[in-house]
Amino acid sequence: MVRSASEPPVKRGDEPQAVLSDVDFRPLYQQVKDAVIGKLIGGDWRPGDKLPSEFRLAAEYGVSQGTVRKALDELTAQNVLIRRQGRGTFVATHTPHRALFHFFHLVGQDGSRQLPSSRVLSVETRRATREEEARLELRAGSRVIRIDRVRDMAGRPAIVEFIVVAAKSFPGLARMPKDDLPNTLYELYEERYGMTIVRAVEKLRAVAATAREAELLGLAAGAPLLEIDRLALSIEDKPVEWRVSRCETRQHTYLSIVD
Amino acid sequence: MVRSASEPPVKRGDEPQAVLSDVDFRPLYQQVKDAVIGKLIGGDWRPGDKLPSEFRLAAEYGVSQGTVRKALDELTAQNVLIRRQGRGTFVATHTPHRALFHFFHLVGQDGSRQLPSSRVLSVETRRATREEEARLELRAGSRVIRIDRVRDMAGRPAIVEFIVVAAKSFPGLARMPKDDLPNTLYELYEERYGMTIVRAVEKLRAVAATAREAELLGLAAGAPLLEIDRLALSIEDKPVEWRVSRCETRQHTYLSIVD
DNA sequence: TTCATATAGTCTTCTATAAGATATAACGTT
DNA sequence: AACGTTATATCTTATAGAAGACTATATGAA
Repeated sequence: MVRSASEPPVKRGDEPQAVLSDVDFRPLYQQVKDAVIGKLIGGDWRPGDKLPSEFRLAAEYGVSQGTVRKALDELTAQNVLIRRQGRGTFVATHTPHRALFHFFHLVGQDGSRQLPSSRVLSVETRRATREEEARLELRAGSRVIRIDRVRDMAGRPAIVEFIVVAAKSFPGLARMPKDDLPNTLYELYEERYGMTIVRAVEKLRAVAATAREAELLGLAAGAPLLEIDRLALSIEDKPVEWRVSRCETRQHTYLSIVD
Repeated sequence: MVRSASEPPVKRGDEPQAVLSDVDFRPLYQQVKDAVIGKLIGGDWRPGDKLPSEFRLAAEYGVSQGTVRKALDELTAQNVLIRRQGRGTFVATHTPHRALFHFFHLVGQDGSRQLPSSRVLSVETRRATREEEARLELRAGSRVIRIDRVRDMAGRPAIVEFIVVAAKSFPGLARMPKDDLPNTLYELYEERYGMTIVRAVEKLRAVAATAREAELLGLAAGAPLLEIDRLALSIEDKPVEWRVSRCETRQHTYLSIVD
């Protein structure tokens, strides 16, 4: 079936509810993909939701099931959707498992993975610094929430980190009791604030521990630490969280698979 | 078309040259994919080669073009093949560009990428240590080639690294003049020895510079360095090269994109 | 009656095929 | 040299049937 501006799609038994643009000559599956992303951004479909079936979507957009399938396949490859034969297609969620295997890269020497526990040192709300404004793409004068915490791995303190998010996007977060903050924050962002992290850019450096960091981690001042500077992005590719972790890497290593 | 052990494929105008197994009930596109990988491993198709067209492959294996396409699509997603509409499908090669953007992760503070130059300190052939045997999955007593070198970025020494490969797999490599070793070794592995690196596992830690490393890099002894421990794997998923790089990260950072 | 176990039906995604559209390069003609 | 034609390649879309998963219903035994 060919779309064109001059010939609108032929009428069938049931008319498409939400037709695609008539002046868009990109491949149909691309248009469907964008439409689906739009639904996700708009919040019509939230994490964990079940999408309409391929056939239903095909009818809605006036394309065939195979075309919808190609669009959904690509989103599945990007970890935005999850599909199970016979069950349906679902919006991916931030389970602890996903947080552990996809977004947390510090593993034991033997490659074993475990989520660290965390102890919050402080939570504060204040005006953003220049650097915070730049990283989170905030307007000048915006307010941010900063969380400082220490994380244990295998029972010993291993990570000192701070986390910065825009206060506007996370109302009430700063008023939560320190001990109620979960140690997998991405789930919280998703469930309470509708912000899903789908991508992250991490920059790693080796640094020397400050006196305070050394004390918190039980090391000598100046000991080498692995610094992970992470910017977490939403599906709209907007920065949501800036986090800098400084990690002790005698017991653990950062694992990166390239292929 | 349904395959079964009892009913062999129907004869057509031109008979399939290399039929798929009759007792394999996995999806056809999977079988085609494995067949293609087999050709790559066997060296029938080498890096840069052009594959037969989708239709030709379909005829060979007795399946339809769309089925071949699905197999090739997956291999393209894995960066094993490269496809260009109207031109054909090609076996991916290790261009300097690919080495830079895919396998080299040290970037400038502003995100700019550049390949480092390299100065070889020494090349030696000797028996493998226990650790080298384990990493490269060698038999006890195997010989290895070890290359030590320093790499400059932006005109200043930034990386000290050693590289270990099995001597048996790279005959003559150790006898090359030190200054003739290219600084992108993966191209050399591919062109001269038919070993294509398609995957790598990197483990990162923060370490303190040894006296020798500090001298080579122009730093104070004990300065923090980023250690990258990389195992490079062939398409058969066999380890080909073990490399440990220690990097100065005041001017550069290791970039990792998670999605 | 109650509980467990088939079983059929229906809904889902998955696999396979075919046909036409589109991109590219080579060649021939003007 | 410029331009159109042709051959050949991948890309896009559509369709049909296979296979997995859940639900409602029927059946049989305790």
